[in-house]
Formats: sequence, C-alpha cells, structure tokens
Amino acid sequence: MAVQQKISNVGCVILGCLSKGPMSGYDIKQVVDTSTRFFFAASYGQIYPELKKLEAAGLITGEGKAQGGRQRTEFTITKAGTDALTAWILEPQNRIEMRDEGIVRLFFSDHLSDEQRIAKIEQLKAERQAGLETLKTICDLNLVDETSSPNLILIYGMGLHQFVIDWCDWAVDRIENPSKPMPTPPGNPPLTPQE
Amino acid sequence: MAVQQKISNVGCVILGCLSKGPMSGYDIKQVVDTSTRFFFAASYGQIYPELKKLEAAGLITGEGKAQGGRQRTEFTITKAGTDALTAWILEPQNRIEMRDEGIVRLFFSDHLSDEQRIAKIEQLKAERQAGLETLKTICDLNLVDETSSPNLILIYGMGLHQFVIDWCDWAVDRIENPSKPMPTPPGNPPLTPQE
DNA sequence: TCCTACATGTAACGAGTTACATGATTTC
DNA sequence: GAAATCATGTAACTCGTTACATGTAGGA
Repeated sequence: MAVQQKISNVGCVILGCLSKGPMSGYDIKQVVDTSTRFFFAASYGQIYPELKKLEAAGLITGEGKAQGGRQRTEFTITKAGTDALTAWILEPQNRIEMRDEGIVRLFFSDHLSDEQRIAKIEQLKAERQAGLETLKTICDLNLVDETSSPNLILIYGMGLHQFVIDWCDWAVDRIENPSKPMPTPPGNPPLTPQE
Repeated sequence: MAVQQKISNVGCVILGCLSKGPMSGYDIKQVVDTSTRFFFAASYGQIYPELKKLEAAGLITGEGKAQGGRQRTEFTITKAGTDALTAWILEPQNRIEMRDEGIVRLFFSDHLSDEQRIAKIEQLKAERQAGLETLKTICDLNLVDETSSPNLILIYGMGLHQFVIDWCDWAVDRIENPSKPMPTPPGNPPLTPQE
C-alpha cells in the first residue's frame, strides 16, 4: 500500500497530534482547538476524511475502542507516518503568509476619519488582548521553564499578541501626534526620517 | 442591480485597492503582491471573477481603456462600493487566526533531535530575515514619518518580522542552555518559573 | 429530565491555487 | 529577434467552513 502522494497540511497537523500519542478524531479536534488554533485551525469536515486518507496511505492505523454503545476509533501513527511528519517539518517554506484579516482591514482604512481609524485600532487591540488572556490561561506558569516546542511556541504566541497590542498603542499615538518626534515602534530599531 | 449580498474578503481587498484610485485587474494583483501579500495574498483566479461579481453588484464600474491592440479595463469604485468597504473595515473580527505554517511545523518538532530542532529554527529565522529585507526595500525611509495606514502597517510588518527573528534567537538559547536562568522572551514581560 | 460532553460523519458550498491559453507592447 | 512585462481570462483542482444528522454517557 502507501502509494507515495502529497500529504496536505491538515494531514501533517493530524500526524503531529498523533506523534504525541494515539487519539481519536474528536481528540485531535480538541488538541488543535487548544493549541495550534491561532496558527492553524482545522474542522471536523477536514479531520475525519483526512484520517481515512492517512490510514489508506499507511501513515496511521485505526483501532476500534468503543466503550459500551459509544463509538470511538483511536488512531496510532506508524513508522511511515513519523517519517512523513519529519519530512514535512524539515521542509523549507517557500511562501510566507501570516494571514491576518484585522491588519488587512486597517491597511485599507485611509479613507476613514482619524476618529474611526483610531476606534478601529482600539478594537483590534481589545481583540488581541482577549487572545492574550486566552493564551495566559493555557499557560501553566509551572511549566514556563520547559523547553518543549509547544511551550516555546506558547511563549511565542504571547509575545506576538503583546507585540500587536504595543503596536496599536504606538500607532494611535502616531495618528494623534503626527508632528511629535516619532517614538521607536515596537520590535523595530529606532527609525528616523531622512531629508 | 446591487442585490445586497455578502462580499468575500478578496472582494473587499479589491475594493480597498480601488479606493486608492481606478485600476485594472492586473494592477490590483501588482498592488496586492507588493503590499498586503504578507497578510493576505490573492491570485488572478480570484481577482478576475470577483471583479465581475463586484461590478454586477454595483460596487465598481469597469471602463474599457485599450491602447492599440492591448486590452485593459479600468475599474472605479462607486459610492456603494466605498460604503461596503467602510462597513467591512469597521466590522469586528470574530475569529483570530494568524495562520503561520512555519510555526506549526516547529510546534510539532518535539520528536526531532535538538540539533534538528535548532536547525529548523535557524531555517525559520533565515526565511524571516529575507522577508524583513523585502519589507525594508519597500520601505522608503523618506516616508517613514507619514501616518498613512499603509505606512503604519509597513512598520508593523517590519517589527513583526524582527520579533520572530528575536524569538528564534531566544528559543535556540533556551534549547542549548535549558538550565540557565530563563532570559526574558521577546515581546513578553519577564516570565519566572514558579514552584 | 435535561444539559453537556463524547463521538463520528457527510453534503453543500465557498475560498483559493495552479496550470494553462492567448495575445500585445516594450526593452534589450 | 528574444525576453520581459502588460493584460485577461478559465478549468480543474484542492482547501476549508458550515450546517446538519445521529446517537451514547454522565452529571445536575
């Protein structure tokens, strides 16, 4: 079996979940919703069909684990599956796109009044503050010194949200005080306008 | 005309481009590729059909501008189009997803050796450094003190890339020196492990 | 009894990419 | 004359969401 064919991103995310241990499609959805969601979401409509494809490709095996009348199929990653996962992880990324609808909306906001633009930035800030709170809740501080990838990425996520929040404050200040000397924007080295 | 129906995100991005002035489908693709691309890409396969839908909905009007034998249709945003764009911009975002394949790949890298994990992080850093260079090229420093949205977002993009680069250095240090006191991660307040 | 969580799945639709086809104009 | 750029478009495909259907188990 296992005619070698391209595995989709969702497929690789599923393999990634199963690399932590056997689980059901339902479990995978839970894991994705509480971990990769900010960087990569997945719906049941993708997960269940993809599980069948991965099994047909020999990358995972499913085992019936019904308890009483409640059905449950647990999937386990195979050696071929682990290899495919590793290959996917090591692959370089050709196209960088950090799709962010909120930022795109802001990008096209020049025809609005300053008041509306500022209100929009404040709205974005509030949304990201809520996101940061979610991440902080997930973050068990007892584990903050672990160097596991999920933990490092969690800290990445919190820093990223904080960065956006800081940028919002900076941008509002820029719009409100355009003639004042430009403060150093978050993340950037000091930027000084030239003649 | 103009039966009120939901406008897609690409449609709104097209309206956003046209809010800067009349242009062709080809022009729109150029603008997207040199501005919103990092946050929102669009292909001809989406742009041309969407232009027809927007025209049918009365949000834009197309005008033939062929020069010699070379065809060209320039589109202009209408009042209704501007209103639809404004409504879209002001809409709050229900679902925050900053899809980032590179980060997802890292997230699932725990089964690799430390050497492989570090190599992957260095790869990610190099990719983002290249991205930052692209942004710096776009950034005309003479305009750095302008408070137009595209300019503020450009500075956002540069800060964001720098943040990822800094995080990469921090993460490599964490993996290489797990027992050393944890340095403050980029963007975050100091995080201290608790008992 | 009712609600929540567990559990699996599909059909219809919309979003988005890729590859292709076509032809004119400009620049080297 | 060749290559790059301008310019428009479609067909086939994959990706991804939403809404629905179905039923079990456990706790309030």
